[in-house]
Amino acid sequence: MCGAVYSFVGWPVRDIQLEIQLEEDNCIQNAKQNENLKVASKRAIVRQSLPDAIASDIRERILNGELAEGLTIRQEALAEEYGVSRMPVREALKRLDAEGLVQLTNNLGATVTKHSLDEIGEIFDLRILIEVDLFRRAIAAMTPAHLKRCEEILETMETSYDADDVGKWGSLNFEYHSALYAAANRGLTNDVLHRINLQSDRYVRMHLSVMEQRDPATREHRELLELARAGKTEEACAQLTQHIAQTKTNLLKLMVDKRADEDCESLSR
Amino acid sequence: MCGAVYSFVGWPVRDIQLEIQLEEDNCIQNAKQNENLKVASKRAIVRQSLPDAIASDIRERILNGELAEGLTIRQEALAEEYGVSRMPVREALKRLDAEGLVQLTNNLGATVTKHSLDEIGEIFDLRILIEVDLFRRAIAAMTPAHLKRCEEILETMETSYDADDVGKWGSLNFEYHSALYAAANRGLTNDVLHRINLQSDRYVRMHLSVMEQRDPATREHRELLELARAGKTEEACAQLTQHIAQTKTNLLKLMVDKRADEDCESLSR
DNA sequence: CGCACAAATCTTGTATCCATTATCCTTTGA
DNA sequence: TCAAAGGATAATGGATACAAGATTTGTGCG
Repeated sequence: MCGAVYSFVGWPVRDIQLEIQLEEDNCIQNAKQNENLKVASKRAIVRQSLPDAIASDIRERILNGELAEGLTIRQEALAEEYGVSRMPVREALKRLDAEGLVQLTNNLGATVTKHSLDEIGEIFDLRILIEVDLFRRAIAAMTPAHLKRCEEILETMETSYDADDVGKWGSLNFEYHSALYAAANRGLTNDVLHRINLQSDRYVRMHLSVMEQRDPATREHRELLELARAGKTEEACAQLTQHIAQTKTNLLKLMVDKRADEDCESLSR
Repeated sequence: MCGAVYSFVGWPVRDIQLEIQLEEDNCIQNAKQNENLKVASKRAIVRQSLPDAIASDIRERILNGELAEGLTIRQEALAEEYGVSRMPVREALKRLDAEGLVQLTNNLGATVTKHSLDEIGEIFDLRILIEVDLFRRAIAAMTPAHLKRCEEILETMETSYDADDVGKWGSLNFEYHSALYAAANRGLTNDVLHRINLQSDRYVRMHLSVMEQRDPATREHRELLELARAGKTEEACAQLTQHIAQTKTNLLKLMVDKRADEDCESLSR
């Protein structure tokens, strides 16, 4: 991927998810003129700032695994790739640092954060803690509208199942979970959860990409919805706990092997 | 990790405080610089970057209430106050935005975050959720060393009780809670907790400053330690829940009044 | 008198330039 | 031959300059 032109797209204020269109391009122009690509959004569109656009793209590249753990990131290299000066890249990295995806050291630049296995476990334990609490609060307050929205996302997930786009699947997965808890009406908690998910996402993607089938997860997702619909709070929470814990177990198993391989490599190197 | 490094350390070569003090009157106390000497432990001194120094100071000013909720922050004004260019200030604001203390909007600059009463409630519910979990994990693993450290902090809190420095008290409070959970050995969770505490801190300070006596809180703190020492896990957790919930209740009561007053003012204005 | 449009001003955003710092490599001395 | 010191190089950090967006003010027309 050589160059990237960012196009301004509308996005709801708090929604971190956004889309950047990457194209091959090498002109270093002030690309601020292609903002006319308003993508079918009639809401109050807030244009995304350049640093945010870059941050989103780098974030995606990290989650993809394109920028591997422990890799040191050179501001200038990125700046040239995106055809902008180092300044927006710096701000983007600062943001990602705050999100915990990269680590900024004083005059040494940024490295992609690498979590220990213990920390990965922690992430999932936190998810269980927070998500179950949210779910419990949500179930009592769920309306048909909430259920309907969950249904819709679920169907999207099932149909885009074959797409094998782990990135898309990951964000859909969060969106679904988030929809399950929407009735709890806890924006701030959901934000915290989002940040935490961001950390686990990249490992989940590794998991997904080697997973033969996603049926169990999909089935569990539907079960969660049905239990919620039936108002079986405790069963639903237990199921949710099990669902996340299962992912944690599988993932950690995978990561142990992966890390072991990496250690071998680095030793033999 | 990301959120862990807040206090401390100056810049050996260029003394930032000196430059700042040259800008006479506006008593911008960089308290961090003074802690320079306490490093003692290792030579692994972490030099603080200028943006971090500024971020720490602005953070303190927000928590102090010096920069009130909803206030819009002008980059240039701050830059001039600190005697630096807008660049480090921008990065500092970016950081604070990520921490949730200010909100950055596209071409509109930064405003100090204002939480709704519901959100303040959420913050405390999150604290209960996470802290109780940590405490439960910690109690089983507590060693005499852990208990000793808790004791020390507790004593510091009791002696500095009369100081009436709510800022100091707030960070000591977090430090104590953190020490209680240290045995759980969950760095990442603790970081998340730190961020969340940062949000509640400024409201807690308001609470403290109007509170006649801190005896109940201090007593509860000691009780927590004793219960943990005795290994009474469930009682300890219940006590912790009650401790935080109590703060929440008192605080919300206070905030309801405060917000009501503010609304009156803004209406009559 | 009021509303609307335009210009001026203020504030933020981006680029470029210079200073500072870390790393690497070479050189010198033991 | 190895290690330490010093210099060269490349990357980051910060400042100034300039461009773009937002708000406010002023003027003209209905």
